[in-house]
Amino acid sequence: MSLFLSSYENRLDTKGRISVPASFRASVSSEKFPGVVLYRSFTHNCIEGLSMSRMEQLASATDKMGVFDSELDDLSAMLFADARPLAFDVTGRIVIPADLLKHAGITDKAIFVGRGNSFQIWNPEAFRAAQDKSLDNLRSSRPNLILS
Amino acid sequence: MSLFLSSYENRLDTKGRISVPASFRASVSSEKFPGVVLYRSFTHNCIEGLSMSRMEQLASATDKMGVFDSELDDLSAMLFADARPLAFDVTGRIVIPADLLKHAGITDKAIFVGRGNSFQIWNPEAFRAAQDKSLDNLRSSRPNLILS
DNA sequence: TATAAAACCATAAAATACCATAAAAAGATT
DNA sequence: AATCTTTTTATGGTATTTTATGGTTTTATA
Repeated sequence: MSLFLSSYENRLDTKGRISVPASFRASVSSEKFPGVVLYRSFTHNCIEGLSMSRMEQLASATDKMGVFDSELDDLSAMLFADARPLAFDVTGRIVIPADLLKHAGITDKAIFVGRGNSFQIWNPEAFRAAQDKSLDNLRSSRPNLILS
Repeated sequence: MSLFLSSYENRLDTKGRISVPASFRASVSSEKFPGVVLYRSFTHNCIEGLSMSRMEQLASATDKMGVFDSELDDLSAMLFADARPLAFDVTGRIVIPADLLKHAGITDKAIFVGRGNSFQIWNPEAFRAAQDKSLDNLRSSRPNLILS
């Protein structure tokens, strides 16, 4: 699976359909399941997105941790219970469930945001506000990112 | 991946296309993705450039850090959301997105500047001004470069 | 049978592939 | 060392494809 990169703002039609960006579709094109898995973000007012294979990867990761790690158990319980597999239609669109849209405050427009091995879906204005905040945080904390 | 070295000034056409210097293309020629990844520099008015493999390296680094590291969250939010994968066309050109050009103040000419494991793209005049300033700083501070 | 969900069809705009050529660099030949 | 030849690189313009988006029809479901 190739990375989810960049951001793409698309619009929802009257039926709630929205195009998944072509580049994101390409990222999962080699997978068995022709679509994505969405769930409510635990930390932000946005929707988290993954490929099905990454979901399976998470499942085996929780397996390795053992059944007696209660925190991880809670986390994975939330995750798997909440996860919605959504297949692309012929033109590459999905219908995002109403409760997810509500959680992210999305009405007529949404922005798909690359996060490397995953992606997010935001209300465009909310996303830009969050980005500005992230940039402020970064500038004040001056983290050392070693790229080499 | 071999290093990005030297500087090359090329011109943009009306469609925003520009030739990536042949030597930079050679630097990524052994990669799966035939192109480069660009994003807005956080610190300068220029565009940063990387190979896709370096981007993947970053993605796996963020994976290892875990999901609840907020500082890393801010950083990867900025980086992956902003990163543009750009494939070369048959003649070795890319089209630089308009917002990146704007951020770097690039109109008709741009200079590709080698930075070892990465590179930058600048407005030629802005780059020369920045170089002069860097030289001044170096002369006054006389830093020790340890090569060993 | 009413209603929601899925499949199907159409199209403008944007992105990308294709073709042609000028300029530059590298290599070969006196 | 200077000239000629070949190859690579940069650049310009046009044609084709892909993508996002809207609407309609058919199929499943309560």
